[in-house]
Amino acid sequence: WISSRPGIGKTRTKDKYRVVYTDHQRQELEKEFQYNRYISMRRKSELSMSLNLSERQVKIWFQNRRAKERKINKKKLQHPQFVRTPPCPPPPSTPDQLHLRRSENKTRCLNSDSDVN
DNA sequence: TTGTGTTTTACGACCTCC
DNA sequence: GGAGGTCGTAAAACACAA
Repeated sequence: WISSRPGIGKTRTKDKYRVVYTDHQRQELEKEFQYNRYISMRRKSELSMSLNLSERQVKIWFQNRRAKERKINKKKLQHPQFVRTPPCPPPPSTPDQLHLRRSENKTRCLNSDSDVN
């Protein structure tokens, strides 16, 4: 299968539409995510090397992970009886707020749910 | 087994900031 | 203009009831 979306020159070949990450890769990424919702350039580079992923993959994983969290939070809001105290300060909802976090190690989320060791 | 719903990678469009 | 953010979506992978 080749991407046939109009106006898109890039193609995804059929043999590898997407790869499935190993449990170890997921665990390490998840650990980092619990520690920090937004990965720094340095950590991204370190993780990509240690997990044998590209920096782009690490970046996309974090984007998808945040999307997943937002989705879960949305669900919780629809079912407030299940809501506990939020684990982290609410993620920035606007891009300009996000950019405040851009450079190295801006905000570390050191909350109760993050099992930092 | 299979039909169906959900989750997981990966990308494009669009946005903001420097 | 480039980097990286969100949002929406495609399609593979997975879970699970029937």
